[in-house]
Amino acid sequence: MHLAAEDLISALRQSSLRITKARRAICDVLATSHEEHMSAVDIRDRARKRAKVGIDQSTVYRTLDVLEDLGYLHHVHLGHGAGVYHLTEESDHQHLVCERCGRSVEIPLDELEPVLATVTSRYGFVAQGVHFALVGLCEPCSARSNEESMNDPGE
Amino acid sequence: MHLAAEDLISALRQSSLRITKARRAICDVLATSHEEHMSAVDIRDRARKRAKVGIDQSTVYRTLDVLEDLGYLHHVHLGHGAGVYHLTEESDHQHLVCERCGRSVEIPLDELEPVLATVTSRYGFVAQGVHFALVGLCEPCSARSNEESMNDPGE
DNA sequence: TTTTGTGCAAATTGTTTGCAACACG
DNA sequence: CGTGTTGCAAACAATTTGCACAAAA
Repeated sequence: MHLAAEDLISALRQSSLRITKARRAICDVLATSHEEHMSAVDIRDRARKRAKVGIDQSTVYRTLDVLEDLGYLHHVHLGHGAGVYHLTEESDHQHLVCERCGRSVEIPLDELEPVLATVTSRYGFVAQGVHFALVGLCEPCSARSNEESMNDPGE
Repeated sequence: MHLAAEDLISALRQSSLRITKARRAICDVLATSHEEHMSAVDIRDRARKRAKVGIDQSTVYRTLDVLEDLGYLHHVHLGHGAGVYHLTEESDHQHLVCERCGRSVEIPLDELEPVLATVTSRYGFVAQGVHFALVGLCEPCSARSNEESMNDPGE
């Protein structure tokens, strides 16, 4: 099993940070939403439901910051909108984001290993899987795009 | 040689769009700033100097939109800040952005070809090189990071 | 002269910050 | 109790939009 809310909570405790209702709820949301792409607003909404008290957006950002500093969380800006958050532990996949329809697919990180290794050996650059997205066209969109270019000879 | 400002201008003309001072200046900036990562604000500032008249930020965004629609331009959100713009033609490279120091390195797209091919064949996903960035740690930062973890046994 | 494009100001969205009241430890 | 946290409101940054006026074609 993956990280549980308590793991995050005790991480906070270990850093002598305080355990509050808001934080508990946020950790809960993060721990129970594996593999989802949640924005800070999504997280706030779910945390509110769980905590059954108002939780301010700024509190959410602050808590996410803390967890990110502790290394338990990462966030990425997939498209052009809000960033999405992931528990670090669960980021064993990579995102393929379709720039036409916005859908996103996940692929296991292993797929990318070869290039990442090349990049590291050649440029000394250590890529962090979680932290980027491949943008392009998903299958249906790319198919549609091909059809179009058939009757549209060269720009 | 690469795309010249006139190429962009005539593309506009061909779409029966109007050639204005602002657009001319913006095209000029784009065409003469190969390989640079310019934000919309950078572009506005340079365009103003060239045109020697005030050009509004919204005008810049609108013009960039037009050029992007015509397929001459792309933009990416590298880090968490403003997006950066590139003439499509010149985007034969990929960005490695260091999340610690913010520096960014470019690598030729060929480096990535193998994975991109795999991704396409396996998921039908056509990645667009220009449109994403690899985030990670550059050599110096990653070296520093290793040192740290030597005398810092497990969190 | 008829569109189309521009500047300006105001709206939006995502995120950050200052500060007084509050609650965890 | 004392310091870390919260909510709220206000500040910010990036981008978008409405509209009357200016300027291409």
